[in-house]
Amino acid sequence: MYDVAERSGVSIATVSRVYRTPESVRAQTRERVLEAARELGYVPSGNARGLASRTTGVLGLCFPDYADPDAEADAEADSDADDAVMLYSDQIIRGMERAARRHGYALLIAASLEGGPESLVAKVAGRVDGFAVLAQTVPTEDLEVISRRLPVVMLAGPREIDHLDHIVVANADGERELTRHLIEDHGLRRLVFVGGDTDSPDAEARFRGFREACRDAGLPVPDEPALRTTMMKQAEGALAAETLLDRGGERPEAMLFANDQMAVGALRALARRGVRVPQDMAVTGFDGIPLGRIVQPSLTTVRQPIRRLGEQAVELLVQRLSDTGREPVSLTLPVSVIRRTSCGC
Amino acid sequence: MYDVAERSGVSIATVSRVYRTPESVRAQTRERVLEAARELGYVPSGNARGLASRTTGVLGLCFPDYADPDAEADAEADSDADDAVMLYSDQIIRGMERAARRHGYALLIAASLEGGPESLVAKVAGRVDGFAVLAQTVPTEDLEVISRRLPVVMLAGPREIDHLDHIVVANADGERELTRHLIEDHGLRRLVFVGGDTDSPDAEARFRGFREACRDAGLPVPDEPALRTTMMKQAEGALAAETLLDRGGERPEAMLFANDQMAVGALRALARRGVRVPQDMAVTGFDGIPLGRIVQPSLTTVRQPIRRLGEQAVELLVQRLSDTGREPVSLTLPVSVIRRTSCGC
DNA sequence: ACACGTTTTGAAAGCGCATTCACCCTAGAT
DNA sequence: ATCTAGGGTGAATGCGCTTTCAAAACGTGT
Repeated sequence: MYDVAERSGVSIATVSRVYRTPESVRAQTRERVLEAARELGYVPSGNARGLASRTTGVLGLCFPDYADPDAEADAEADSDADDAVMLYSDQIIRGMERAARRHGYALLIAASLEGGPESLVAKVAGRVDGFAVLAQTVPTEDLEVISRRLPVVMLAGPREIDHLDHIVVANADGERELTRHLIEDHGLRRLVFVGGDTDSPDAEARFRGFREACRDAGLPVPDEPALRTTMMKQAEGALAAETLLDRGGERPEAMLFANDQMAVGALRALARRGVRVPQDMAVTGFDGIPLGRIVQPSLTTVRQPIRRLGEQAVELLVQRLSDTGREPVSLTLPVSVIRRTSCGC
Repeated sequence: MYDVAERSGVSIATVSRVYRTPESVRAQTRERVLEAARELGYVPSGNARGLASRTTGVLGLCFPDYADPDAEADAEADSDADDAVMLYSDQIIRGMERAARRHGYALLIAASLEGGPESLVAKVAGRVDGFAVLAQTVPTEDLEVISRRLPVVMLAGPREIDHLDHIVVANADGERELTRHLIEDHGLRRLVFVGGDTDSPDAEARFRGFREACRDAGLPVPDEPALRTTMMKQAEGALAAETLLDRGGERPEAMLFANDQMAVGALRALARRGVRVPQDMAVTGFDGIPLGRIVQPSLTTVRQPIRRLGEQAVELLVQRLSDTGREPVSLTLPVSVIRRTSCGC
């Protein structure tokens, strides 16, 4: 910048004005400066600009390090499927990028390796005007510290820190509606719910929705899922289905799984056992993964608006940046029941 | 930082060392500093750090503003397909993010709106250690200026500036191999190639591969594609197929399209006309889009390693950052022929 | 007790830009 | 010719950190 100033015979203040407030510089001067900048290959330093103006024009996203384990398993069988399917994080990135672009922000993304002062999280936090965090990505204590300095919005998880904005999807509502559909529209009565680990807020919320629907319909309300799995993967879903089949007592009419992966695994297990879906058994999932559309029979499920999650995150960040004092908000994004074949539709 | 220094009774230099070179600070002092930092909610400023150290730890990516037009069209018919299918840019982002993470970099992404000094491109350029550009995203003149200051790698396009690293996929090789397959393995003789606009380097390279295969097989070598379309979309592919059908002379045995979108359109048009694929007509595409797997008959095509493109981009950037003097390199990524139903396999 | 080699720490000088304040110049008004 | 407004410009300061360089603290051997 000093070079540009010298070469065009002005002060650095004028060069700065050429970029920040072009109309405040006489056209002729402006041209001289731009010409010099071109000749010298001048690229304004975002760092210096950010330092001086205390703003970066960048929003951030921290997401977990994992790739969907089942996606990897599928990929082995069919390596180019891996390139075709969007993961959770891909969709959020897409949503955030689009929304950020609309507001003139760029997007800085990083998967969190581990916590600590030198993590990528710290790098992101220091370089953005605000950022979004996927639940269980950043240690709460780090978040606590960071969120005192800049806007943070928590995505798809419990609000661990109460002064943060946060966005969740309507897990309970979705599962309740899905369950209601099975009960009222298909006349099913003996339903079982297969949940996840107790520390999965999503799975717990979905179970809650299931219970509410049972209660509303006057059916028995279970205290616990019929079964819990730890990772909610396909293999566990398959195992769960078999376990439930082998369990004594009357066979259930429907198995509701806390996510699509388990449901898909169950579909395969049931096929192996000769249990016809949906005639002998209805099966449902939750999430709306692409695989659910392809599998036979196609999977009835609840679709999460993941991309909207990203878009909303940006909106909240932008809002808060323009109104620091705003009360923390907590959004719940609506989900939609996708009726396909596996429920009997 | 000054506050942290004061609160912990040390100088700012020591605070800095705690974060940059923790082992050079006595453990006891370090603890005091970290404690104070925690209490004060201290988040190191990436800007200041970048300014002082002249490095950001961030790599960038600029990609075009468009969403795949056909993808949008498909999305109207089936809105959740849109969320399931990865676009070109999504795949590159994924590849770059993974590779960047391995090297300890975060990734800054921005779609280029327009050029000019205040564009997102300029923002990206000023905030990263190096970045990748998708062809036809950034005006060459801007790139010319920027690339004199930091490493830039050009992706999937002609190297407009000769001192840039750049990466392309083996368009010609792929099409040549695909054509050879049709000729040798399926014994086809009357092949026609449907190309794109002359200013599409990809389409031209693919046509070149087609010609090479014809020449190698001793078949007539056309100077021009049998037909050219401008946008290479499905509708144009359909139209092209019909035009070729209606054209006088002997009906071709195979239609090779410059991309998958056109090929899929052609598949539909041929079905409407009662031309059986692959019995009466072989059809091939190029790209390896997910749709090609689903369509009936499934589409034989050439798959581009898009994600690898992103990974390689990061590798080149990292290399160049550690060895500024390295000669510009030009990589060509191998592609793979995917034999599915539409060619007769 | 003293000298000497090692850590540890501090002081100070930037890094490249935005921004305030004061100044200068040009027009139009008097 | 003198004055007044304002637009256009420059000097100077500070943003928060890294990084020498030098001084202080610490340990060790004599």
